[in-house]
Amino acid sequence: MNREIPEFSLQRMPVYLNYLRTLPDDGTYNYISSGAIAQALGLGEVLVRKDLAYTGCAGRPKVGYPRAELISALENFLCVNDSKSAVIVGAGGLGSALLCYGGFSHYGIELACAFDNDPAKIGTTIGGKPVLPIDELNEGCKKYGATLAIIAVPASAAQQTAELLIKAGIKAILNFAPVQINTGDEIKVINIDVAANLAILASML
Amino acid sequence: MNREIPEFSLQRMPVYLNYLRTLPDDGTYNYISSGAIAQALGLGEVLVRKDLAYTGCAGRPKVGYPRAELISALENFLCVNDSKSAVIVGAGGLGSALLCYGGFSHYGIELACAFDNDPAKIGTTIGGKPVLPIDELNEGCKKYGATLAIIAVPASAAQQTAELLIKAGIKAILNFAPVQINTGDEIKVINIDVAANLAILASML
DNA sequence: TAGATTGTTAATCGATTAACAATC
DNA sequence: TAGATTGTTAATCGATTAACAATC
Repeated sequence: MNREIPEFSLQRMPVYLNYLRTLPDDGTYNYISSGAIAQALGLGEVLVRKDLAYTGCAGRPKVGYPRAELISALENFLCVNDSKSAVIVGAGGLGSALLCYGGFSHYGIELACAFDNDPAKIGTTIGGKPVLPIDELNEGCKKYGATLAIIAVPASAAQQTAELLIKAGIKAILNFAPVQINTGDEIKVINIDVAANLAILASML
Repeated sequence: MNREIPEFSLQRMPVYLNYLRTLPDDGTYNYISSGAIAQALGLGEVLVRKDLAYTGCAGRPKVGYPRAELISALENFLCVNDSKSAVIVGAGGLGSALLCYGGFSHYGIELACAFDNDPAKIGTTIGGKPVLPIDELNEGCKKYGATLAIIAVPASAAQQTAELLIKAGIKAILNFAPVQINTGDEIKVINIDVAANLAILASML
């Protein structure tokens, strides 16, 4: 009863979860209203109620939403408790930074390993994760049961990388290369182009 | 005549520019049709024509858009030729990776320096850019004439960092901290939460 | 009870797509 | 000329907001 959630509502789910998790546990926020959430996040309060309705967590008139339950419902919605493995292709600056970043675990995602073609990196560990040769991408993904991947290679290698990942059974890709990657429709892709975002900001001034 | 461009069209502008720049210069692509662009980028062709109309570059029926002119028009639209300075706060993994990344220059943006509070980093250079102490954020931003900033600090320090940046005259912020930062309406903010994006992908499976 | 807050239905708004006339 | 492609106007679609009834 929830998979027809609008794209934009889905994108806000982690924002709600993040926010609710940061609230102090001292009892002040056992219940929180849609209005309070809306204000904290700069959203409309009706929008917040609509979004939260997708989680199945019911709010109580006059008191708001029980925070603990709401967090659980969001975690459930985002499948935080099924642990999932992700791999990174490209152990350059960005790839290394992500390997060292601990934030993925908040969403039940484990970064299993990285792949690179630089002999100086292969065999080392970064952030405690092994760097494997690109040649082992297929078996590496399978070994870890990875369904998610992050592409952090130069633009020129992105398409080819995507194809390898898809062959290895990856179902969703976060692409940091500033180029459109071509995949079948069954593969989910989100593109993040940091420089483009900064350019957008600059042109809004 | 162009500042009422829809938000979503603006977001696609760097994508068009990127794509057109990657085409070979061998004369094959002196003209390119909206249909060809649309197909390459997975967009509708009418949408492409509407977006490109904002740049002021006219296409020619039967031949398409002159590529060189279109690139110039996009560069112009995105103000690539006015050079702008950006600073990074937080020279951790992500901050360092961005300091080493050369892609900002394609949009006329120069990363001037980074700020950090780690004595081991202060005084060093990363990617050829100096790492200055947070105490010097205000004078550093002014010295470089920076109007753009990237927040790459832990979530707990993000709000405070944003306030320092705004005091230092920064007008637009790219925020990598997974937390909502509160700024006045005149400050433009784009949030990028990498872990949240991976979580969204995971929940789409 | 009165008041605050939820949840739902209808209206609005903005973005995308479809239809089609204009043009080279 | 005929055909391909642009550019524009109208229709559709989806997301957000407004209005309001339900509820504790």
